[in-house]
Amino acid sequence: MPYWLMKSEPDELSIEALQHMERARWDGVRNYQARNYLRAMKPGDLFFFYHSSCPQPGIAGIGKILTASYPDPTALESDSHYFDINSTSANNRWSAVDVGFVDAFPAVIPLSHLKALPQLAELALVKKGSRLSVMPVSPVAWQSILTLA
DNA sequence: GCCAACGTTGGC
DNA sequence: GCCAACGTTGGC
Repeated sequence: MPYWLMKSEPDELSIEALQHMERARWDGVRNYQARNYLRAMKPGDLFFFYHSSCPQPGIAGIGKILTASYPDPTALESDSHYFDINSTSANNRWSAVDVGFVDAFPAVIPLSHLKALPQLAELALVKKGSRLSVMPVSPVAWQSILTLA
């Protein structure tokens, strides 16, 4: 069972907000590499929920993938921030998945702690200049991050 | 708000 | 197919 990490700005969706929702649609991904990872996800996969662009960037908890990927409806909504003029219902370039809540950590694991873990050296999150918002996490990396939670 | 680093676009 | 210009990401 693959593990993942996905970034969200808590103003848009936080782990606390997800906790009170039946499910949420993870949409708005507009990067091909990240999209391809969405397409590789399977129901039941777990992911670390990362809070980005906020006062305390870091991993805030765990979520679960509930659906296989499907065409991202926001790409077709002309009033959406994520509207893509090059996508049509017949040929939507972008994908979304539905996610559910699993766990909220007592405290956010700060990015600085993640960077200090040698087991995470290959994780895109901690690589200089990387902006990837959806990425795979190896089982070893998953376990070592859990020890920080 | 700054800015380094990156991905995408489009002229040639 | 190259690459300059541009827009975006995201930590600080």
